[in-house]
Amino acid sequence: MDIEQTKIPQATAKRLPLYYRFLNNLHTQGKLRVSSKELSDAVKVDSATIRRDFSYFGALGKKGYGYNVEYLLSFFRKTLDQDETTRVALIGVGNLGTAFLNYNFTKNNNTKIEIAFDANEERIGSEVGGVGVEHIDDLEEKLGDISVAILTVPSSAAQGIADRLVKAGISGILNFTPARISVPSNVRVHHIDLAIELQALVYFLKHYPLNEEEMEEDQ
Amino acid sequence: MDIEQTKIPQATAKRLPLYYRFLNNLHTQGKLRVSSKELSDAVKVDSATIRRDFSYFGALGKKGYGYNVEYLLSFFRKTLDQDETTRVALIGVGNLGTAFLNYNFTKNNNTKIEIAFDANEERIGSEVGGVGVEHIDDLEEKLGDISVAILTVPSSAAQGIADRLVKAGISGILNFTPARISVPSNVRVHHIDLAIELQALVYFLKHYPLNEEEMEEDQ
DNA sequence: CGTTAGTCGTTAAAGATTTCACATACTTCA
DNA sequence: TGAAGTATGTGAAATCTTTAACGACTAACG
Repeated sequence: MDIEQTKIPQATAKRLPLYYRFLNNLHTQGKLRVSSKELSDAVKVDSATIRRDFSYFGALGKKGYGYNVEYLLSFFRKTLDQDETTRVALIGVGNLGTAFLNYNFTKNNNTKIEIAFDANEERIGSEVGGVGVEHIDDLEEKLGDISVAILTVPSSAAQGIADRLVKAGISGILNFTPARISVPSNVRVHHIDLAIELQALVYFLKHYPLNEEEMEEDQ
Repeated sequence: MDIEQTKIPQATAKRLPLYYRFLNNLHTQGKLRVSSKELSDAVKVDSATIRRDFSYFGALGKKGYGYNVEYLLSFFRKTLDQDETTRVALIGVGNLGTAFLNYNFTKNNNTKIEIAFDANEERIGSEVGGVGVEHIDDLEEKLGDISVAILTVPSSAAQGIADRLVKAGISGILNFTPARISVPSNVRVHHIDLAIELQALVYFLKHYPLNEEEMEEDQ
């Protein structure tokens, strides 16, 4: 498995899950074929960009026809490893953590939150969104071989927890705290900073007025 | 006010709130000066990129010295319009919406959620995180001149609500639903798609292994 | 079967962003 | 005051990403 070694550009890689989801939608709706133009309208990505993205994986479509939804979907399912579920841990069962636990990722997705940790005694032992909550003290013991963690703790605790996650063998962290955590270079961290996203939107509104001609999409 | 018309690159603009927050931290800690290298360690952005970013606003630092924290902070405060608070509405008081309402944006930030809307009768009239919850039916009536909305409704409702927000005169939407909403070209939408972020992280972990030499940061 | 309309895959160009590397100028300290 | 050390601001190069444009091929239909 894997002569797919002509490294896909990062920008493309980030769009793959988006494509996958919409292909799923189309498939559910019973659509058999789709053009880059149609897909473009749905996901708000330029159609040339979509064709270019797909082309990194070879010739997936047919000229004059478009793409076969079923085929494309099954191709991306393999590419995105949708067949095997990735097990995820969530640290910090506050408001945001709870939101994640109640969000049914597994539905369109290869990821499943299997365990949650919190420091608040009152939450330990309970279930939130069907996921058991363990005490943070038991992190190392109960993490097992889970390799991805969602970090939704107070930012003051972020670096400390991250260090423990790294020691426990985590490979990737989705960090929702405002803290920019430091990790060894073999661990990948993606930051999603909600306050910053909001501020950035406000900044763009003030300083990058959209006129009638422009049509902008986000990050 | 605004001869700052040499358009700042978007990539730079997105980092400004991040810089601002860390400068605030430094200032609180009583630091008087900071170098691009130090800032780089803190925010995980290459120091040359930081210097380049700052340079778009003119010469803010001093050679051989670095940047004066106080000065830089007050400069960015003006640039990011931190003096005037931007009023924000939140639509959809579910788990994620509640998380936002309990998140104290105003603290380091020029934004304040002033009103929330929901369709669930049980929530109407209550306060969440100090913000009153109104019925979604009263959206147009009670939105007033608020120009930014956070959308945390079920994705099936996203487009419909977005249409109403646009009609009510909104300028920007921070969309947390998986739906890619369509809006007129004079309305700005930023999408934050939590499931996709998680999937993308998983994809990067499998296909872009970090070795000892590389050090990656996300956007 | 031939013609028209449609759509891909790709080359090439343009645009955006990051990074290198260094001249320049400030700071510090003896 | 002068020498050594530091860190900026930026020109130039490198890298990454998007977009335009079009040749080649397919589908569909009369």
